[in-house]
Amino acid sequence: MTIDFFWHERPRSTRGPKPALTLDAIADAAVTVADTEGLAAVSMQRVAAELGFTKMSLYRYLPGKTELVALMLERAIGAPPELTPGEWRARLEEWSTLLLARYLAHPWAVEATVGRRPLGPHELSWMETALACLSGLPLTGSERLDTIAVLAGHGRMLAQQAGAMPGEAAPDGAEDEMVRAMGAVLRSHGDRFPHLTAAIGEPGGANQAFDYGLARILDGVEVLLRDRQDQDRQVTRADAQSA
Amino acid sequence: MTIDFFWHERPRSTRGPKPALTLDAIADAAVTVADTEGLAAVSMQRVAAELGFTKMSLYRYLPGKTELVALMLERAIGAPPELTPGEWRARLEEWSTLLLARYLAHPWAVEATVGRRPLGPHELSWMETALACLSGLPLTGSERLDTIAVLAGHGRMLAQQAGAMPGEAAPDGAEDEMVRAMGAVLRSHGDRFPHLTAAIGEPGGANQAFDYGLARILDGVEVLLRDRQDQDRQVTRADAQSA
DNA sequence: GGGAACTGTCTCTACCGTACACAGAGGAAA
DNA sequence: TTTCCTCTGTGTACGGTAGAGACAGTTCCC
Repeated sequence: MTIDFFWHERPRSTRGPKPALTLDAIADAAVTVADTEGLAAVSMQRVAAELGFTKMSLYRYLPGKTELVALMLERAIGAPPELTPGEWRARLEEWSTLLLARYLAHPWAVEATVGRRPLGPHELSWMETALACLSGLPLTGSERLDTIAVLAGHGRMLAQQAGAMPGEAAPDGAEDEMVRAMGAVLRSHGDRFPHLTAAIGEPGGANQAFDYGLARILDGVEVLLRDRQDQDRQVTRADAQSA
Repeated sequence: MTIDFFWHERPRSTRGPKPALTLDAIADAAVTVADTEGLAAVSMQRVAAELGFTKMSLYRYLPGKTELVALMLERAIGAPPELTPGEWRARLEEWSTLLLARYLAHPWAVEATVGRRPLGPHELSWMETALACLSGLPLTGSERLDTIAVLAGHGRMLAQQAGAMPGEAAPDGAEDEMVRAMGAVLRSHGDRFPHLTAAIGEPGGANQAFDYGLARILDGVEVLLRDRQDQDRQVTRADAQSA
């Protein structure tokens, strides 16, 4: 079972030849391959070759590729950081930004986190860290979870489209061509998409997408908190009045 | 090139035997397979078999699998709806909800929209529809684009984790087991994740995640708009004073 | 009717994940 | 020290994938 893999201690019996590899070494090699050539390039063969072994030897350490990817992900995301003390909003901003940085450092991580899958220790720790920021605020458990889900989702979305941005990191010029091709499409079919053409054509202020979305989401949370506090105050006043 | 596939009219020469298939039929078959067995089950072989042909015959219609998936996506997402007239916020709410519904109807669509890829006509039309809602508001082009990106990202995120939710749609009981296993992990390692354990353990109010996030995001946009309007009013007042 | 163009199929290559059997290594027990 | 037993890494094999290229048959244009 994939999920046991992270949490269950694997006892090492002392009999027989000593393993030449470690899970960490395998995960590192796989992460290196993914970082440089993309997640699609990560195959048992490729990773084993990177280590100088045959692909079947990896199965002595891992039940299958699913577990390898899960391991890569845990290693790429890493443990959550210590956030600087302060207001909940500043802390969540820091948390989101740092999470985005991890995703940007390993763009394949977005691809690796689609679909139903068990969460690893580091992933849960990131959640825990974010939830701690909301501690003490008048939000229900679901609202706390949903809040950090929205924030994490925003970061993931941005990391995903970061590769397609006309930024500095242009791997092999392929993206550039895609952007150029989409531009050509808009030029020739622009009449069907007037608002889109106008919005894209408008100059300035690109690459602010993450900060913009983050600010809107946190503004929204702030509105909710203010509403709750107003409500509390009214209730308190009513209580005082009825007393 | 994948991108030409949607926009470039393919001229049909009248010579030779008439094609037995159509792109629509192929896309429909592929969508059916994906809907019932997941995106992983969509292979050239499988789709061709569904139509009673060999896989190589599909390559007479499609350059490759990339184009097939792009075609499936366009078909699954479909054309954007006519939104009911009204305030921008209500319209964007409707837009987001309808987009989520499309994703929920074809959960594999989330998986199919990861990574760098060209957008199809329907996808651009959805963007256009959302941007039209923001028309006339004091937002820059980038802000408009970022706004709908956040909304779309939120819907996608929710559609993704909808499959993992302990809801009604429990395909083959596997999800149930994963949720159960994660619960077991939290029970045995809960001390490492106190806030998480508390938030999950808190009763009530599940399955509101989409509405919650949507409300927060739109609240945030509303705050920005109010700020802009206040600013405008101040500027106007200052102009009047200086005049 | 003949040539040209297009159809669907067949064969082939190069991968992928992984099940299984097996020779050798090396500590534990005799 | 010798035997045994377990664990290691590897070789082979199987069914799957995407796709290239050659091929025979069909159908229209000249």
